[in-house]
Amino acid sequence: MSGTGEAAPRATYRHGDLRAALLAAGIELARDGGPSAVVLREATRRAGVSPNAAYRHFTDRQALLGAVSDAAQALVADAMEEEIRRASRAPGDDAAARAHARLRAVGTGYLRFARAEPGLFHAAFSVPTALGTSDSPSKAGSGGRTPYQLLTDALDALASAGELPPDRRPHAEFLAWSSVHGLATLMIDGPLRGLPAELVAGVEQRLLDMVAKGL
Amino acid sequence: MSGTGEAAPRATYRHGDLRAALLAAGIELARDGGPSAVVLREATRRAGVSPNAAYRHFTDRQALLGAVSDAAQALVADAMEEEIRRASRAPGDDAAARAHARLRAVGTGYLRFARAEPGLFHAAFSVPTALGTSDSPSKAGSGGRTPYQLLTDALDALASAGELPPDRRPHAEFLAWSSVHGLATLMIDGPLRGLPAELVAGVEQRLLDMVAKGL
DNA sequence: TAGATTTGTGAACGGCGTCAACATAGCGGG
DNA sequence: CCCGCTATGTTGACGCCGTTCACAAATCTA
Repeated sequence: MSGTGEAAPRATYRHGDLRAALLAAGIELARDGGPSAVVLREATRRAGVSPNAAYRHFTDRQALLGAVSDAAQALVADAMEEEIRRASRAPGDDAAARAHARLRAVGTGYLRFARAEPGLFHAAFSVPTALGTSDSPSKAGSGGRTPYQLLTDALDALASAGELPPDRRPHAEFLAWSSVHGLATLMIDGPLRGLPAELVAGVEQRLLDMVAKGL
Repeated sequence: MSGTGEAAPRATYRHGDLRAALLAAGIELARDGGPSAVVLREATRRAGVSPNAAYRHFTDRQALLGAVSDAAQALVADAMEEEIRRASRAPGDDAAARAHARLRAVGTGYLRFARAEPGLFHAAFSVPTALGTSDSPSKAGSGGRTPYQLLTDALDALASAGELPPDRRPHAEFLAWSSVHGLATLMIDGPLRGLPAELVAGVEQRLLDMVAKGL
């Protein structure tokens, strides 16, 4: 029954790059609808292929979701790096100020992405993956670094600049990450969802202040 | 438990209190499995009733999930209040120290509950509800206060004790909540899931330190 | 060129949420 | 005391989902 009805029928029996097509469809589904909207059958439908074809490229729906999650994390990394670039264009004060600006940029990028792409953000970080895989290249943005690595780098720089005592450096990423991640999730699908837009920026700034001051 | 026949057919045509039975089943399902495990058909099965009977008491699966979420928040409130009691049993230093201990207890209760009941925790706060309903009595614990109210109270006390400058009091709940909530979610179903047990307590303490210091 | 391997298809199964039509229990009013 | 009304539960069906199995076509390789 394939062919006439749905999307344009393929010329060849083989698809060409079905895996990539399914992943792209999955990303699109996650973009509007979050992880639960990543539906195998719909992804295959968009790729113009029968439902079972997906199983030649992903063992599971879960596996597809994992690939979507990785891709979403790469986009988060891109957002962070863009924010870092923006921050570093500012006139260079001393090293300490620059280190603080960089950490803040990391957080800002994270929050900006969550606001701009709530579905993808949710897909990126609510799919269970071990911390050990946080450095996996599949999660890296175009700069080659993952979100977790960008955070770690920023904290290292902060420590190097003497703005973070060495005894407080270990696991500092957990503290910073938690705060920013919590705000992001509360704002996009938690009880803070309806927060008036003019409050959002202020709360975000204050949160980043709190982290910088309390770390 | 009056006549809780799981598979046993009911004696009477009427169930008695089906709404409560469905809610109880839903809570149990959420407890092991999180919100996505709250399945209408399974809840009715456990109540010994046909699937559609649920629609006499909940308009939707979503409505049942909402009720489960409220119940879970009430349990969070209980965990917080217990921690507050524990903290207030300590010899009373000055008012400032007691205010700090109380805020810390609120956070500790939240984190303890998340660790002890990850499924219910997830159900409590990842079901979208507006901030305006955070004071709804359906979310209150046995002490009559919701988690959000307990946090607000603790921050008020901190401000009264002069430990939080008045200009930083507004919206401070968002900052504190975000940090603790973020750590909880990252630890129970995020990338921090596998965190070694001996690290957990330390990270939690440091996070609470950070909040107290940075607020 | 023939056989092996990869990749996509078709049909089917059980589970889900939900709707529509029906049936009974138990109440209040005549 | 009966009668009908409403609240509550049942049966059956629909369309969606993920997943499995057996099969067919395309491509690779020997």
